[in-house]
Amino acid sequence: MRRTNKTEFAILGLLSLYPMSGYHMKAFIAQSIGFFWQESYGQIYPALRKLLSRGLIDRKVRRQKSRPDRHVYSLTARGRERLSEWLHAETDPEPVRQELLLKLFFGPTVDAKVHVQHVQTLLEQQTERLKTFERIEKTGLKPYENDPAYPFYRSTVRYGQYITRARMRWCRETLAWLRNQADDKQ
Amino acid sequence: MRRTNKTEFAILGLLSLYPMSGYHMKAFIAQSIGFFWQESYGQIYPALRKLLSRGLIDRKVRRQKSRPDRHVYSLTARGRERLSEWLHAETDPEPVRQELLLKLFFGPTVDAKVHVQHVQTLLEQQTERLKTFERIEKTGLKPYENDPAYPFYRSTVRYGQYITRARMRWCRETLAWLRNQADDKQ
DNA sequence: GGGTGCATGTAATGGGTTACATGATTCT
DNA sequence: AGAATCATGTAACCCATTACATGCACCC
Repeated sequence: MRRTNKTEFAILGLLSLYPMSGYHMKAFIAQSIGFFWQESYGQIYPALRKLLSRGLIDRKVRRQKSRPDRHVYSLTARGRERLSEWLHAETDPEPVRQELLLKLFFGPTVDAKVHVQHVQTLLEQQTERLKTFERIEKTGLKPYENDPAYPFYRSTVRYGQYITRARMRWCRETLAWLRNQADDKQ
Repeated sequence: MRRTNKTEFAILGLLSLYPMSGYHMKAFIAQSIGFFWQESYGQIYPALRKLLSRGLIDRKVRRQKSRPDRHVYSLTARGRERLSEWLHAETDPEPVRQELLLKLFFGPTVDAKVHVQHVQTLLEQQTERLKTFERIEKTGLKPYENDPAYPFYRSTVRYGQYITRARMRWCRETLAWLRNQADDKQ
């Protein structure tokens, strides 16, 4: 079974927006799709090299004084084709490992208070997260309102909202019975 | 930063339920916590070896005719301690890579119909999934109703339900505007 | 003087899956 | 005859992060 390297597609996708450097890619990802996608230099630079050698991207070197040269990459026709292929292809379900659920599953081993602590932390994190998403939807996306990509950007943010709210609801439900459990024991 | 090997904790957790073999672990995981945790033999067997050498688990060899000997592992006192440590420790947030969202983000590159197809597939998968979760909650967990672990098992299943329903809602919302988008273009 | 940003990149290490090897038994 | 189940395990490979190396400019 071929495990296709998704970093390469992420790069092709980014370059479909506009030409940019590897350094810029990392920054761009972090502040846009960071909540559902992340890349490190250790992935990006070797991938760029590979894509270049296969002719899917082009490179232009911008000379800079007192700084390393900037390598600005852009899509070639073949790269655009490859991107389209991937966009059409079926998305294989990604494996998940939820450490918190694993802990809960082995729950009776420890005091219920331990779980209360964990779930509470998750609830707080998710509450913060939701605020961020709402801020992004309301103000962060303003500059793109007339961009054809706007509804697409928005839908990814809304995905985050839906999932985050679901987690929060689960946290509250779970906290309720965990606390009952802790009380019963006394 | 130390990236702790979670497979080892999963194994310790499983052995806190009852002694079992590596082969059994894989089967057990697949039919219980498979929706949020998975392990392969390539992880399990080396991990068992490591845990054994560190004295966190014990091994008994059951001779079998016409089959390889079965290695039945069980927790030692130190293993139980290590498990408890992990259960108390903070859970670090796991990185996520949502390929579908990545495709959506680069959406305008291709026809909206392509996205409709993908989201529809996801909706169908999640609908099936939800049915499974509901079946598990109603009948699958019956045998554990008087087990102290019962509410813990149930809460992991309910997590699955909550997240799955959230995904389904997002799919329906997304399909609505994607279809509008496709209509507008004609 | 020290942190941060710009900008390239690599090496070490670890996490994880897939595929294979072995081999008897039982089910279809 | 062929597939599945039981049961061990390893080797090859890929994916991914972290830490490091380099070095100037700018700001506090």
